[in-house]
Amino acid sequence: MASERLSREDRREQILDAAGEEFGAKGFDATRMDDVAHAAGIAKGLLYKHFASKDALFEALIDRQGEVYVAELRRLLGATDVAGDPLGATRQGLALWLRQFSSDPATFQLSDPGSHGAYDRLRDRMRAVIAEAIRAVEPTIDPSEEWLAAAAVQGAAEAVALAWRTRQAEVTEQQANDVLAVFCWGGLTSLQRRVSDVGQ
Amino acid sequence: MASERLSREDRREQILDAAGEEFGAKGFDATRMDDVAHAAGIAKGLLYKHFASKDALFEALIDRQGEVYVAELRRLLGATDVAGDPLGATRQGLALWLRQFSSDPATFQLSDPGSHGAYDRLRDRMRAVIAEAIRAVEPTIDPSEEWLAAAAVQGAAEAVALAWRTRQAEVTEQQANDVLAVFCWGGLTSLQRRVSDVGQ
DNA sequence: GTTCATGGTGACTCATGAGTCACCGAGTGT
DNA sequence: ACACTCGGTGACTCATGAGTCACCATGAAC
Repeated sequence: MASERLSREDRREQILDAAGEEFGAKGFDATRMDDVAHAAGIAKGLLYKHFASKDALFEALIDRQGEVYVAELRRLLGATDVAGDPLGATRQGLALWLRQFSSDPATFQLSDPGSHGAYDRLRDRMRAVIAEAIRAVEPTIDPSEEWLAAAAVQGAAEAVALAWRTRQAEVTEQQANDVLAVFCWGGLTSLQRRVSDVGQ
Repeated sequence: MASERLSREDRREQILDAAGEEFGAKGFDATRMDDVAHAAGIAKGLLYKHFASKDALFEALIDRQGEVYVAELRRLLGATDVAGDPLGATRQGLALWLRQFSSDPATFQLSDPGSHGAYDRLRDRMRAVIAEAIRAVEPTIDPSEEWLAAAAVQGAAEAVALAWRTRQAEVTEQQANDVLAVFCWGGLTSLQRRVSDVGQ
């Protein structure tokens, strides 16, 4: 088990990679620290030289992966004329999500792995970005409605991604993306059109 | 700890009630069998006279609660002219969901409690009912798209319900229901309108 | 070539919680 | 009064897995 010496930073990243594989495949609870250590090719003790606890490791992992996704989405939204072509922006944003999801099931099987606080934080961050995009299109929307709408979009995206993964044989990524984008887009415009009373 | 003698059936129901409270409040993993026993006012051993394992108990619980919801939803859809007033049907179905959710957080905090197989079965059953309703409105829809759409609706509903619960101070049930119904309805009609090519 | 910091080890401790089992006791039938 | 059934008990066993710690190894600095 020699596993040549690495610098602190390199080892840390490598542990996070291995943890991603393990947590992604089996979820938080079912993954033992020994599994992570074995996957990383190191002894368990070393894990604790880098992360104070299993929770800390998991949170660092989710945060790292979430950062990547949120950054990409934000970049995409920045580079796109959201207000000019909202349907296109919706489609691309959701395509990004599905791609991320299929290429890195590790961290993005949000529903599966249990009620870890880290997931809530990631969801919140994603919703904040979505809410931002919604506001770009419809600046006069009520803040709490904006939040609910963002939750709806994120929830639909998560559910469709999961459903798609379960039935990959029957459905293409294209199709999933298409349905998801049209659905969310239709939902959002429909909310936008409804300028009438909200019923208090 | 006398806890008067009950018939087998009554005790079973009572255990399920107590289990609902406990699992609902803390999730599957964080709930100990001792907690359930204590909540039911009985000794742990008795639990195992009724349920073979913690998993079996949990599954029985989810199945029971799911049955209630699915039955109510099905009844509602049966009594409503879905094809005639689809928006109304959507609104009512989702209102039912939110009501169930807030009155029985126990079983319906679907996302929180972790990747227990029982939840997947419940989600599947709900989606089947939703898919049925969708088909009633749009009989020519592609089966796999129907499934994705049902997943989207269910996912959005779950996410909005959870988001609403987190921020109950700022958002009324009315408002949540309204946003959710309009969003889902808009999404579905938008899917319906798109008779064009799906891109393979 | 000795020392020291730091990367690395893996057998161990220890808390936890699922599941068991030998036993208790109230009702019921004879 | 006896025995038999069955609801009920709770101290116990036992596997599991997080976290620890005394120790080893390597390379750089002096």
